[in-house]
Amino acid sequence: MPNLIKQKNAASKLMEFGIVRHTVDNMYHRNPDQGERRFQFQGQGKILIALSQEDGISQKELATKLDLSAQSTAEFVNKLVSKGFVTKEKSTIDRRMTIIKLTEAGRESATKESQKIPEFLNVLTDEELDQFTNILTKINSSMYNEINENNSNLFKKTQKTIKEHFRDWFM
Amino acid sequence: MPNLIKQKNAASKLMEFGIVRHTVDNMYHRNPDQGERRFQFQGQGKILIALSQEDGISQKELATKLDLSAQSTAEFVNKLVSKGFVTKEKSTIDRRMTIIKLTEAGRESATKESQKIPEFLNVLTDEELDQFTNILTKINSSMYNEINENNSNLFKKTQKTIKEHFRDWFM
DNA sequence: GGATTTTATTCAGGTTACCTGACTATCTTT
DNA sequence: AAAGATAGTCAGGTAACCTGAATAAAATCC
Repeated sequence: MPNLIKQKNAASKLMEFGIVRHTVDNMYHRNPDQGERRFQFQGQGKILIALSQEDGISQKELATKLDLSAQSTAEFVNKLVSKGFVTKEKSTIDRRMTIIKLTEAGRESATKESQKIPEFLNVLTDEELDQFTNILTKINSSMYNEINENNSNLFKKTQKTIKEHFRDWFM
Repeated sequence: MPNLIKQKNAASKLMEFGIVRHTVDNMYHRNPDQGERRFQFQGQGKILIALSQEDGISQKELATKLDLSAQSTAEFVNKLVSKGFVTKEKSTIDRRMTIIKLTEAGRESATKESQKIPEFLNVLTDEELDQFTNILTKINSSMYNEINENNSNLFKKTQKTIKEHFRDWFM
């Protein structure tokens, strides 16, 4: 049973981290001229990321992969189409399906967004980076367990997405 | 200059952490019967937290404190009123102002939400908890710098909120 | 092989967290 | 008292989601 005080310390720092990070995100969000917005794994960004892993899949597959409703997926895809980041075309094999493909601009945006290293990691020493990585690995697997206990289907999807997402991360 | 590989490792774990945590949050969000939703420092929750630190302040003060527009603040307050978590009353000193107060239910909800320790911290040893706390402290101050460079006013507000928020954390 | 069911997508409408603009009521300053 | 500044409201908008109902195409059933 770990020390409760230490747990509370860590918990408060972690919550602070969440709040401050959120603040920083909003800051960039509100000043899009200065820096770019940070990557967030949601909405249109989610679609872009999924497509950069596996391009030319159907809307349904996207929805399943990302655990989104078909309707939300359609919405995000349509927004990306008007931004010129993806294209939609009817499948010739099964004309119910719509195949979504990244455009050049979309691909660029996806890779640029997802492979960014947050600046704040610059303040950590090599030793701290290792510690941080180890700790996060433990925390992440604990959360995976939590997901798995609750909804093993969601667990599988999440793991798959993460695995695919980080497959290209190094190289 | 820290090792780039180590940075990438840490960055990917951190991004994974964000994604998985988001997944867990949504999981609880979609099954509100099972567990409670996790704390998030936004919207109505933000108001509740601020009030639990300083009850009976005006809507304007809330907005300033939380760096929200007056209109958003009004919206959240009204939603909380209909949930019976806060009350609104016209100030007698300055009848332009509306004083917002927590009800018993509101206070309960606020403290319950904010003082929760995430389960995943249970998997860390005492040593890891210390390491994690140190690392997060460094990261947080780095982000404060980033905020300060961009918008020193926002920086002050954020620091103040955080300070007040965590003042009661260890009671 | 025509009727039924399933599947992929769309449309309409709803929620929460935000925002900006325009307007009212009240207080302060000149 | 007139002009200005403040606190708050109303209307309307965006992004990320969701559910329900409708449509079109494919698959399955008898």
